Amino acid sequence: MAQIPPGQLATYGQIAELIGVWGAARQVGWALRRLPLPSPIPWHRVVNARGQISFTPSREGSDWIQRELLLAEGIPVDAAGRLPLARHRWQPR
DNA sequence: ACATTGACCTGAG
DNA sequence: GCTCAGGCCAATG
Repeated sequence: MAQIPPGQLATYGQIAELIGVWGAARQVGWALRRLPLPSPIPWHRVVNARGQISFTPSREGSDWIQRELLLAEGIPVDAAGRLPLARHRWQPR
């Protein structure tokens, strides 16, 4: 995830595929859940395949922090957490 | 050892 | 756009 350039987005499935484990998207989510909050890695550039932030009570507000961080990078996010994934999709190489 | 639970994905209607 | 069903795999009870 540290390779994701600023202003670009990746999906959970994309990360899983990148590390060679197809279908491990949930474990990517698990890994993010146990991250310390502030973290040196750009966890906020990871969203789900539907192009929106994954809101859930178990995050206890970190989802809203994510929204702010994305806005700070110039990515528009509406109140529902939806964002233009198609335009900011990161192409790994 | 079994069952449930997720910051999820894909494909078929 | 939408819902539904099936899959994935680590952690937790």
